[in-house]
Amino acid sequence: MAIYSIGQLAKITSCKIPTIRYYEEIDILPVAERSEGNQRRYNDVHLQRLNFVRHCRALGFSLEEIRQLIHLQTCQQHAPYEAHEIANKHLQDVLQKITQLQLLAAELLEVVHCCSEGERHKCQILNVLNKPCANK
Amino acid sequence: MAIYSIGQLAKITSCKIPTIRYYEEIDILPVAERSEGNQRRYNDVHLQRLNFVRHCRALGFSLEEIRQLIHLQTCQQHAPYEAHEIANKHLQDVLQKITQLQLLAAELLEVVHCCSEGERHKCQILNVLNKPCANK
DNA sequence: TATAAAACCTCTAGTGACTAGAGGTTCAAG
DNA sequence: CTTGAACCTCTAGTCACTAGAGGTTTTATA
Repeated sequence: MAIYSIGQLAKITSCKIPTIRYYEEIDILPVAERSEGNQRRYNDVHLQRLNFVRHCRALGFSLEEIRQLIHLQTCQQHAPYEAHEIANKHLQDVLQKITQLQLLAAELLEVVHCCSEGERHKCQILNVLNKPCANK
Repeated sequence: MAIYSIGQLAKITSCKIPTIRYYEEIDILPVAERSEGNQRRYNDVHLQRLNFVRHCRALGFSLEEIRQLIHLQTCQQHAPYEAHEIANKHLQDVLQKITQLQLLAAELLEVVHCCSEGERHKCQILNVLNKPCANK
């Protein structure tokens, strides 16, 4: 089984070194073995876990959600249902965010278009954004 | 012109009271007048600005970006071309954000649907998340 | 007009998810 | 054996708030 220094692990996973140490500190990564001189030594279990965490983070899961998913990994019993629930809830959040941003993009597009017609002095960007939030 | 206490302003804008004070502290809101007894008194200028800020925040702009947009407003009469450029850049940012979120949603959808066919006991959700990040 | 309760004030500290820097130690190549 | 890269711990900073303590002002009612 391969053994990695923190720098090697960082390179493989594209995760910064302080972030790896931070994950260990908050029990997202299992505590690493140490060398004679007290430097961290990782194995493939750490590598797999870190890939999992970074993938989840890239998908926008919070570390708390990731902690739940990790827990579900280790106790397989009812894991799929709950994991499905977490992922589905997150998906709904993302879809909602997309809808909101599309509304804004439409607004901005209108503004930019109107401004490019040679009437930039009438730019309405702030007026458009002045009204209260549409959603919620 | 109407005058509001911080509590009234909070209610109208659905913005929490400490957040309003925070915005004043970091110069996102103009400093409020004070009553005899040192309590903040707001007017419609503050109301308008706060609505603007909350709208932008709801749409994912950072406070720094909002600061720029505010600056853009006061500048636009004097530098319409520059203002247009800034507005357009913001539009591009938003479009890019939408693209990223759509990629993310597609992947989440895949994750969620891997076990939606009534066979959740075979759910691959946790395995799917083990592979390294797809994008970047 | 007195009082009580609601609303306000400032200040400090905490959140999540890192990131940066100081100052010191260990490892590996030549 | 030396030197420089990589590592160590610890503290503090980032963003955008949020919570709580402890005290003051405003306002509604008796």
